[in-house]
Amino acid sequence: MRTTEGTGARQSTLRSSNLALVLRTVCAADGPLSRADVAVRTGTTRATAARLVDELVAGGLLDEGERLAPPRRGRPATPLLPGARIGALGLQVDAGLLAARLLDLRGRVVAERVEEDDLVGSDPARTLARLGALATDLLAGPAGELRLAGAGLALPGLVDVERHLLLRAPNLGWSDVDAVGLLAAHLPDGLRPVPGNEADLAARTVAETAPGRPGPMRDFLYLSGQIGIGGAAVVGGQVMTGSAGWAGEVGHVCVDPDGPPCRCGSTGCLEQYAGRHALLAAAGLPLDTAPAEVVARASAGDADVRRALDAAARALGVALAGVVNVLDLPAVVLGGHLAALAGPLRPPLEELLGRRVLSARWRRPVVAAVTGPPAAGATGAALRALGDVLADPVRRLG
Amino acid sequence: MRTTEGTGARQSTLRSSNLALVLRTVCAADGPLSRADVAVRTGTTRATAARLVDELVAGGLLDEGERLAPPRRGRPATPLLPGARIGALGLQVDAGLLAARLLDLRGRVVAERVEEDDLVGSDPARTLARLGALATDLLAGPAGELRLAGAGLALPGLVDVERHLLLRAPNLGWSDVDAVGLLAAHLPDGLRPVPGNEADLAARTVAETAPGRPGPMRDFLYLSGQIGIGGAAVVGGQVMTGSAGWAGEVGHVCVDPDGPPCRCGSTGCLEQYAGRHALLAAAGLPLDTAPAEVVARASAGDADVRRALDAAARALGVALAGVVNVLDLPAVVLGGHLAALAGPLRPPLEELLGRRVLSARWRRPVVAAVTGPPAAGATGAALRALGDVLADPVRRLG
DNA sequence: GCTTTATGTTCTACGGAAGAACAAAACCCG
DNA sequence: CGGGTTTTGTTCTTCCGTAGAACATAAAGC
Repeated sequence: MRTTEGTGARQSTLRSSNLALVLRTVCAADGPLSRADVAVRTGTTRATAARLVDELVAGGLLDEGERLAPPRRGRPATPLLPGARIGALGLQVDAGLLAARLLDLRGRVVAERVEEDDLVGSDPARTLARLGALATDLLAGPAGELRLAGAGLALPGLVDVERHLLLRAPNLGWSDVDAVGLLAAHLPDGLRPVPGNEADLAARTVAETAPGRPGPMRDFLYLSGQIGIGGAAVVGGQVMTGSAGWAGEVGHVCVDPDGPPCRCGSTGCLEQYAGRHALLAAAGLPLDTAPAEVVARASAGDADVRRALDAAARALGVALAGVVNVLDLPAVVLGGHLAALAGPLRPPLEELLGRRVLSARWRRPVVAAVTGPPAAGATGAALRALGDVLADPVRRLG
Repeated sequence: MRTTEGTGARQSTLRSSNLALVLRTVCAADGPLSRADVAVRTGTTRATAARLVDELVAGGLLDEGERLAPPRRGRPATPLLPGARIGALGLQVDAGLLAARLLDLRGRVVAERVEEDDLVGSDPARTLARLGALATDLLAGPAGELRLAGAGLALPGLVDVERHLLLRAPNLGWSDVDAVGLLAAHLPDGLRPVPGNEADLAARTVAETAPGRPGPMRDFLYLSGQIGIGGAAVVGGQVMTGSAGWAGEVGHVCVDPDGPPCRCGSTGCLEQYAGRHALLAAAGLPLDTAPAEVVARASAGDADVRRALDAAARALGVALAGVVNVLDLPAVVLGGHLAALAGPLRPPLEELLGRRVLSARWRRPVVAAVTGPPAAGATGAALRALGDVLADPVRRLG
């Protein structure tokens, strides 16, 4: 992808840059802002801020709220909020579910459909047709009011971000699938979702609590525990996708070169110790055991389960310490089934990171867990589409 | 480090942004450009381009060359080049040398001093005083003509980029040293070099052949083989420094959790297999053996040396595959003593990466070697200072 | 010597932000 | 209850930087 030489900035560049700034400022704020607030936060004059806000309001990107009289002196402010009628569709296919979720620019879930099902080894065309029907159904509902800014599709595997193809999704058993094309055929008119890796998109929901609103952590390594282990590095609030979009494959970092073989063709991958299937197999439990059950057995003193958890923690410690050493990240966030196992995993993991991370003496890495609603990838896919609107609001203003 | 909300763009922002664009454009070009070339490449009009160029020429950031009549029709162009009188000082302390190098905005080495010496376990104050004297001497020479834009200092260890302190340099045996303060006392007036990690800065010399001029590779993992192993990930031409500046510690990625203990307190670090001392010890050779000698013995059939090289390649393969899986980098660049060993190391390393990197089926990672002049860190430190000028030329224009 | 071609300069027009003045809508207080 | 205070939002002028067009310049081609 050759990066353009960069083009000269003209007056209109100034305007669009400032429109984006104003929109981002309102989105990033904790509560509604007035035009005067926007002026202060952007460092512009009230005149300029008002002009920009008016333009965004006219385009529906910002809403003026009811001016509820505040207990303050002075003329009451007109509260500004991100436009509630701008929305985006987030879709997700996973080994265990199909999900469609509609978010508005305020980050609220307008509508959603989640269908749990075992999709391992399923037929891509049939599964994607089901997802398309789900999404079409969703859009026919209360979503009719929304202006769709775009759609995204979270996939559990290697996605070619240039050509928009799913190269390989080991957990689904899919290879070289034109997921977008198969899906788009079952979506309204010209809606083509942008595909992305599930872990990358789920990580985005941690970095961003709503479109343009930064979450509590801006630099961390996200781990998405599925059947395997996906991951994403977030630096400065941005998900690192890598030069081809294949970054974050933490699950295949080698923990022990002499370890067990992995589906990927390598040996001793992290996934073979801390992936859900591997962990349950090592613990001698059926593969559909719930994480809570695992934790319960461990605290009840089941030696096999404890040994399996311990091995998983050790493997995670070795692999993540390497990643943290290379990327200098202050935190590791456990998601997916790993979040549910955070109780027993966290203490040994933090201890290992403290020992194996070179800079731990100056800043000890923190391990956190996020347990949000299911199908975080769908939310992230919608956030991504809405992020495009924030990055270039002029395109939406027509 | 709380990132600022971003400030509104005004007319002057436009001007400084375009000045930077014009300067970058001239620096990035292969040969001299005319004002008309600049207009085309920046997408501005000739009028605007000329105005911006004039301003940069007046400030010394661009030079007008002699208009040597080209064999073309039309009015002959005035060739533009990066300002030859803007320079920056790059300094480096390493286990084996002290270096001071002066670069101009065209990327030419104006003057340099390199002193080889064994500095392991040396006294920081004395060593930095020596480097200060070296630099002062250098600046008194033909450099008098140059306007110094800044200085940088490459250090072989963990540098706190916020407080500008050297936290730990294992190869030197230094800990918690105020390298900048100690050095600045022996430099002309208010010159305070900005410290940085040696590998990060050396990687910059690969990403950038001259200030603002992109090198052949824009995404790669750089390995700086010293006594230990430093590293830096370059993404989109930018060196990833991480949230605290501690990124790139590839040398302490774990290759085998049951491996030999490392100085860092961990076990089985890459450094213990592929670091210079570790490799020579494993080969049964004295620690000051030259890399060429190692290669010679290996091709002569010395079994011990071959085994050591093989173990190093295996360790590199395991560790680098992990990094490449996480960062999605298309290439690995060997620098330092590893570059000299590239002959025997490359084939097994590429084979291992092809097997252990998840995306290798779609894009096989490439292994390259760079053998440039010594003390690449000093060059990188100067490039970094000159990069600051490119990023904000208005500050230089007064 | 005239035409052609490309570079560089000059001049006017336009768009967008700054800054100041003004209008609006509340509260506070005598 | 009416004027002062305070904060918000609007209007108007000024300034600045780029666009665009016309023009000047310096070469080669014929």
